[in-house]
Amino acid sequence: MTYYSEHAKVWVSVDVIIFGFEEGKLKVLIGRRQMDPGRGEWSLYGGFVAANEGIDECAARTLHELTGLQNLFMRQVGAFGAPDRDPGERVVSIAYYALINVNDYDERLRQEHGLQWVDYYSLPQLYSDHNEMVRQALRRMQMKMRVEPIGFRLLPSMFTLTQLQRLYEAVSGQEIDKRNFRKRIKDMDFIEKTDLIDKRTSKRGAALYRFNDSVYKEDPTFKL
Amino acid sequence: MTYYSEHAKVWVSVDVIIFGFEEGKLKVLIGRRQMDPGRGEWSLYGGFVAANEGIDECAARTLHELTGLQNLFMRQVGAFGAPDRDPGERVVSIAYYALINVNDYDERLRQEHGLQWVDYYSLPQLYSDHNEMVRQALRRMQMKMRVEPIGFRLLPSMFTLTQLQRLYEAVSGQEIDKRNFRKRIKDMDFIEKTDLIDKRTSKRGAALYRFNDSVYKEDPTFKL
DNA sequence: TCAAAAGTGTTAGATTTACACCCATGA
DNA sequence: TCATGGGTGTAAATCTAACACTTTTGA
Repeated sequence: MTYYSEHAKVWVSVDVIIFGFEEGKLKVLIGRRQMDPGRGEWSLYGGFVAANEGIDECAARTLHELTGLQNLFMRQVGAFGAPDRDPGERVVSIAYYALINVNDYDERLRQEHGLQWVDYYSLPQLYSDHNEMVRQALRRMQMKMRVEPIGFRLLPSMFTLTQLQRLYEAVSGQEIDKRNFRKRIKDMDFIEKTDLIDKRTSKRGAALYRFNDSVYKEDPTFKL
Repeated sequence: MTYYSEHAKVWVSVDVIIFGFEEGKLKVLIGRRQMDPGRGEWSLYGGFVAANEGIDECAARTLHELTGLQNLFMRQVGAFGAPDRDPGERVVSIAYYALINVNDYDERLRQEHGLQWVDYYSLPQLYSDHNEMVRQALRRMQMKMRVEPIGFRLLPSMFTLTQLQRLYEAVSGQEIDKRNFRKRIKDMDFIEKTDLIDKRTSKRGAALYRFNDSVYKEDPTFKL
């Protein structure tokens, strides 16, 4: 049990970038840091990796603690380990991003943790290197979204094509042609039209669609 | 100095996946592990992150220690932190990949470290989760190679178009049409034809090309 | 009746892919 | 002289991008 004892040990933590989509905007969940150093600064939510806990496990636990939700889409962004990144101690932190449907998120839990949804493009300065983590997380998500149908994770289980388009526009940061977008979506068998109509956003009403994961798994190709 | 003292500390190490290109094949530099646990197993080269050392710094140092070379192309792959990934202790490891030109690598240093170039497709079982690290590193490199001209880092400063094509084929794992490939290369102003001829691989001789980084920087777009 | 969002096809241009022969040279 | 790797262009097919009007309905 003393194989590596001549080497230094450090703290390892996990920080999660939680993306949401609301009012046509891409949002990030941030809060005021509750511990020293940096108490009171805007910050991502995070936690320390326990002695016998895997880092993915730790990220999943942190995420669950925060949202009460399980099986969220989550991916590692990378490790951040500049020697002075944390003003208090030497901490190497591993960033993860996760996608949640804002409506699934219990408002009470959000308030209990003192968290807020902030527009990606209006983020304040965050603790330590958290702004950089968020930037890199978005880049990862953008890449992933081109090749895997993960956008649905940010939407209710039923959604309109306009909502979906706004989502892709918000994430990619560029406008998409409506007709071209709908053409591409209609080629994807795993996006199914339901016979329900959403009347909330227009008088005419828009058809509601649903992502069918088992159809996707039969032919898991995706290209937007 | 005791902000996080209730949390566990762990060892953090860095493992480097060093890619090379030789005889038309993509190679990885591996060696026999020199310490317990796992002494004698095939392994990536790595090292522990020191108390006041950034992780990128640590990777660069490890790489320099190993090759004697500086300013190599190097990128992080990600953090690996399953609780039992190291059979001896709890170690979170951060994988990096680097590209080197095999000819720049001092043969003596290689032997001193007991390292060998092994074809990517013939890798033996490696220590711990190192095989997975290598797989992920290759995927990263493949992605990167589509959008940035980093392949040159694996070649001598002058190379023939056939060599370059073989390189891209080896990395991507698929054949490329010769004429289409050369067409695309000739659209890139930063790949310059020299007036030298390489006669080593054919009687006729092949024109030698060179990557011109300052031309690239003027218009840094790349798409293979 | 009109404002507001939903819904729908076509065409030109750009990009990608497939494909086969001549060239130069040393052995 | 011939075997070997170097070098070159065109045409079909596919993909991408641009673009404007009609429909429905609640207020």
